[in-house]
Amino acid sequence: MNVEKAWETLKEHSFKRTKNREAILEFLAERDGYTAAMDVGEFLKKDNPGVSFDTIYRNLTTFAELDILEETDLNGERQYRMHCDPGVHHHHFICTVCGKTKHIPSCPMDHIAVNLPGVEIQGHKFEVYGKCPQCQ
Amino acid sequence: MNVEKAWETLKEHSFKRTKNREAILEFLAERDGYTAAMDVGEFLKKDNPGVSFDTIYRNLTTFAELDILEETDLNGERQYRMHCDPGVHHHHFICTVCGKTKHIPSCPMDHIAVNLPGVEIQGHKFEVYGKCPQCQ
DNA sequence: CTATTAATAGTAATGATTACGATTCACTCC
DNA sequence: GGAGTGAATCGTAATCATTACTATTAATAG
Repeated sequence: MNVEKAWETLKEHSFKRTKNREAILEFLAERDGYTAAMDVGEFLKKDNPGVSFDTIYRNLTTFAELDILEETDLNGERQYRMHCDPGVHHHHFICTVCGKTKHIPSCPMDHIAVNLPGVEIQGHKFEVYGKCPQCQ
Repeated sequence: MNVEKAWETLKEHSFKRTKNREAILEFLAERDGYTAAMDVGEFLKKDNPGVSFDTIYRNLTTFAELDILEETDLNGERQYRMHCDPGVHHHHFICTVCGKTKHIPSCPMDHIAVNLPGVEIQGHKFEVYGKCPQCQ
């Protein structure tokens, strides 16, 4: 997912093109890992010191719902990144220092006999944590 | 892990036997899934209405450090459960309604070729979410 | 250009968790 | 069993991330 595609999706859903949204998308497009909502906000303040929490969280949530961003909870904070390859299921290694990610192409649900009679499976989470080469 | 073993561990580390700790352990021993820290606190208040946050969180954190409890973050809340089988690595299905868990004996790290050259792996998280038979 | 409606700013409220000084209590040693 | 000592707790305030709300601003359609 890139900025252009993101705007296509937004237009399809009649979302307006605003400076804040442009800044969020451009910022996250540059990064190749997860970024905390608050850190996205910090970046927005450079161009727009008065940006409000409402704006930051509302847009990030909207983008995640539209599959423009991926979302995860990392030690109590909500973190976002550009959606890798929409429609293709995948997982991530996440650097606990810088948030940078690496793709893990396979999924445990395909490899493990998760034998759960009677339960209704709704989702799953698989993340590998550690330090990337740059952060060691 | 049961209450008795927990007390052995606590004694080994010179922790004192208090009413609050007894209540936490007995409460969690009865449950077979994850419980939010706040809900543990609610239970403590039945016997001890004035129990403080400090007491609740400090003890839960201590117990988790001693591997008496297992800990996870579930939609922004810290959740705890008795440690299943200390020393034996495992994962869980977690009911999103009641928090009840089911064991998943295998681990994705054994089955998936996580090909991550240069990274230092520190940990991983694998959880399956859904509704247990009782909550459907 | 104007209307209309979404988007935002500014700020207050919430909810979970952490922090801390003063007090109480569990355990040790006599 | 009773005093002494440090751990544990209480009561409460502070913090941090997130949510909520109202008045104002601005993006797009016509």
